Amino acid sequence: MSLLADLKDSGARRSKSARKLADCVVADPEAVLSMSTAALAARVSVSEPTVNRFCTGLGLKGFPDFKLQLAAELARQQPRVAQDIESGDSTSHVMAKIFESTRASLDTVQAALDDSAVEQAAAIMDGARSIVLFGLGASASVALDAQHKLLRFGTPVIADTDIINQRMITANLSEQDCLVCISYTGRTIALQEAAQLARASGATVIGITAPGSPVAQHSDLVLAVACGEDTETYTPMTSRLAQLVVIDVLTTVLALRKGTEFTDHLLQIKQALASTRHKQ
Amino acid sequence: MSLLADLKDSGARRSKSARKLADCVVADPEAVLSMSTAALAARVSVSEPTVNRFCTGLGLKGFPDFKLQLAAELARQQPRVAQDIESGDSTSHVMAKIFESTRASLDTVQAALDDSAVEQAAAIMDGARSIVLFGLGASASVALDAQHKLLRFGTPVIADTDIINQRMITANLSEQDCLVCISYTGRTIALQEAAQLARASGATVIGITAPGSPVAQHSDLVLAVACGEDTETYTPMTSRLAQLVVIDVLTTVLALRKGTEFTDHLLQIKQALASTRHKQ
DNA sequence: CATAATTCTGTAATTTTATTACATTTAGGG
DNA sequence: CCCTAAATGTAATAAAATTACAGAATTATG
Repeated sequence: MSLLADLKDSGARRSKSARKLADCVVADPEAVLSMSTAALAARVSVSEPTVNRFCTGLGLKGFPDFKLQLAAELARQQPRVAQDIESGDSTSHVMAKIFESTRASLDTVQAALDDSAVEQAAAIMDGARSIVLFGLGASASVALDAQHKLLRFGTPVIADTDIINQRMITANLSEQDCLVCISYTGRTIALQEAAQLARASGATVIGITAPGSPVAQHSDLVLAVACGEDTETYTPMTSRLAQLVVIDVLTTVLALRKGTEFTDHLLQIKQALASTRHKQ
Repeated sequence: MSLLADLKDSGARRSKSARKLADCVVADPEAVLSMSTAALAARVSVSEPTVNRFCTGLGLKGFPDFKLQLAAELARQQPRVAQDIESGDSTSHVMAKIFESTRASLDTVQAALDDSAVEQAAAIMDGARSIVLFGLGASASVALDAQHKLLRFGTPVIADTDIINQRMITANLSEQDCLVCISYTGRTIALQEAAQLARASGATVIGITAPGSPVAQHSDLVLAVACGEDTETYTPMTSRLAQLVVIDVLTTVLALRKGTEFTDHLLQIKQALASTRHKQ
């Protein structure tokens, strides 16, 4: 279990000094790394052995070990930084930066994504008669990907990336249907109109988009995917990765809701695909 | 600068004992974390002060500080582990696991992706008269995404996910064209045939696929995307994320090759898109 | 409400660990 | 081959962490 999370846990049974120590560490973990037992003891007005007992009480070998664990944990949770790519960079350099920036955007999305919104979205999709997915531009491929994943659940799924088709599909929606609008900026006019129309016809609209955007405003439920704009010329487009992970989360939570009924579907699908593949 | 990379650097000017110490740390960094100066000194047969001087020589405060830095670095580079999702998991738990697994698959892809292959692929695409992208199933959305990104370069790009269309397109390829085949397993028969036909007509085939697979065997150049099969029921499909990052890398390297000529294109594209969006 | 039992905390002593000071050796340059 | 400078080791010192024990606080129980 994670050290800092453990210390933050206010429910844990802890003595008065242990509490003081935990609070101090949580308040400024970095600072603790450069302290000795004596320094930390003085900081929270306890004796040195108390600091040591605090560490051993946590299941560690002692104060130095505690600092080591803390350093490791801080390093681990330290958010990655998106790195701008410059024209002089070597290929391996570029690769490293792209991977790092991708990780950074994962961090951002993870921080912004709300559990309960995901849960609600899964509930809506679980109850829906059919699921429709719209996306344009970079989000078009995300919509198709989502369709591919949702096909495994048995519920009818339509993904379309043609605004004329989208209009036609929207016109046929009813209260039992669910429309998922995918847009990074949330400012695509065609998509916002689709959301508006769908809602007018009673369908539930889920937006995978920037919170507060026009598309978000016309959605019943928003899954916030907010990373910074892709301003730099050479920045990889992290937006669709973010959206895809959200799709992953959504479909997995949905799969768990569906439970066993869905495992059978999977088997059928695997058999249907078998003949399209080389044996080995 | 990174500590371990620094120590690995055999070019660095270093005294005999410093070299011994560096080697020992590089050989088993974890072990060093639980050693005292005395223990480490004994291990490499040097005196305790030498160990200390080694640390200060690295610009650190002393041996404890060295251990702290080392612990932090090990934590940072320790590969993430894909975590299986179980039916009892809470939504927030599921989310955390998916993000962690996604990071893990990024690690895998990064380790497997070869610089020089990327460079060659970029060179081929840079010189191509037109670029054609094929993918089926989960890789279909990846092909479309790649198309979306490559459209920024001015070179004609076709992405198709229909096997009949793919046949027709393949028939028209010539020596100056480049076909990119995207397949996670590399065992999709239709795609392997497309690669075969394209090569017969003289086009250069780049495979973004599993090394050694049928599709790879019919490719002129392979960008290896090998992560383990998605066996577990609830495992998110990390394959397409891996492929997408490879696309990111490829297009970015391509952008750098194209240099300034391509910045103008970007401006034109931005203007073309402006009217499809809400102002704010 | 008192008192016993237990847990927590601090003082002081001890041990371990890291660092400094200085002497010696070793390696490189003329 | 000698001189210089850097590198290493020995011994001493300082710092830090841990242990042992005793007193205080808290909790449970009659």
